[in-house]
Amino acid sequence: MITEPPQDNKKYQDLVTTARSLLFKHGIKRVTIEEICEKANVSKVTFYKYFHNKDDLVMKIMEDWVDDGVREFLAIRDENIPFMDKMLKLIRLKLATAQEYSDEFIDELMGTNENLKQFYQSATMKTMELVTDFFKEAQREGQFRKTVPPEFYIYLIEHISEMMNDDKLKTIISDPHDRFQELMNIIFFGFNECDKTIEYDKLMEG
Amino acid sequence: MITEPPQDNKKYQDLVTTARSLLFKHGIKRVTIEEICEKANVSKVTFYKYFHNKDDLVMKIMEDWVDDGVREFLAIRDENIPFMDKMLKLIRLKLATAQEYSDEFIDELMGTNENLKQFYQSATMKTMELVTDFFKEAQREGQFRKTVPPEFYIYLIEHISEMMNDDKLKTIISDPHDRFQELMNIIFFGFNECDKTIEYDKLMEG
DNA sequence: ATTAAATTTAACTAAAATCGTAAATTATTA
DNA sequence: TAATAATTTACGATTTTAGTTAAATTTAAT
Repeated sequence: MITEPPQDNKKYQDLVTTARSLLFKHGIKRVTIEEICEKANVSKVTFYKYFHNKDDLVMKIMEDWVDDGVREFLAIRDENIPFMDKMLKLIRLKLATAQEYSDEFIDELMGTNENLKQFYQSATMKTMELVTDFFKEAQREGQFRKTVPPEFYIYLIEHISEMMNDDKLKTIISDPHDRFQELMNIIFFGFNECDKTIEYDKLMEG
Repeated sequence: MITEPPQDNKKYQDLVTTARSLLFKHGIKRVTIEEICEKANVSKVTFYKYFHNKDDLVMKIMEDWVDDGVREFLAIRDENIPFMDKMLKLIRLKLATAQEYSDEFIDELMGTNENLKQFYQSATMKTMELVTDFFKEAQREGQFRKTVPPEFYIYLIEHISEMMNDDKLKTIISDPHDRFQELMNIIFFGFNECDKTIEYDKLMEG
């Protein structure tokens, strides 16, 4: 029988945070319940008090993770700053979260358990809608040219983190700072001439 | 019976390179022989033709790795460029190789098998001597002030990669490029005033 | 085309790792 | 102090992995 809901329980939280970092780094199958328990200084029996099995644990981690992501998105969306700054913060958010987990983790999420797969897909869908609405609103306000499908902007943001870590691009622009600058210039100005002195980093402070 | 020496064998090389990337990323115990074989498209029987067991494989990977490292060091040492440029290249080399493997891998190397542990320690020792000699020579030539123990320079170089990835330092200097610049300034000038326009990256080209 | 070598497939056993649970222990509260 | 809740220890059942072997298949060389 599973004890619910132990959100403020010390042992429970230790298990979740320990598991999160291990699973995000190595994926699901490489990490055993016993390892999580050891690193979290919690006995296995206590684990089974709070979780049915590993997939159940992963599910709860994912729920937390998605909730956090949505909350951070909404916080940026509702800030009282220029649209351009919001865009940058969203891209930084995407880059930061993309570095948290490995591809392996997402692959396993999709490859093994049906529940987890469905949860992840519906969460992705929900987030997509949220961000799409944000871009549609921005278009109505004239922040973007209206001929661009908002889904394409999402696609771009999704792929910036990929491009930032792409080995081929790394050989072309080795410095991460410069690489980010160039990617931003493409996003905001395409191949047209643009004000090359923009330091996108500087817009992020605060 | 183990077949020797199959350096130019395709399957052998596939096993070694596949294993290397898996082991460096996840450590030894998380990776199974069967996984290595699958990813390398080599059957288990062929694996046992070339290696006694996992530790034997790791040993051969380490040997290659150490040899490569020494070769790259010597190449830099013997280049016909200013000493300062050599220093920078060595630091870059250290940074690059440090990113290849995870701490987990080294920990397991020291924690489990006695042979591997000894091999790694003696290899480290040998490398230390090599680098120490380089610095002593540089001191004789007046490249460094003679009051600094060469071992301390090695210690510094060893720790630059650590500092580059240190979370606390990341919050202080978030941009990797800037962080590297500042670390280089400390190494070369200490807290004294220095020519702040030096772009260490630029010295690396070629 | 024939032979020899390299590789794979498919089984199998022993050992080790992992899961999940019942009973014992410790901490907490009434 | 007695009752209850939280946690651990210790253990059997299950699964995974390591390491071998025999026979079939592919590859390369003669």
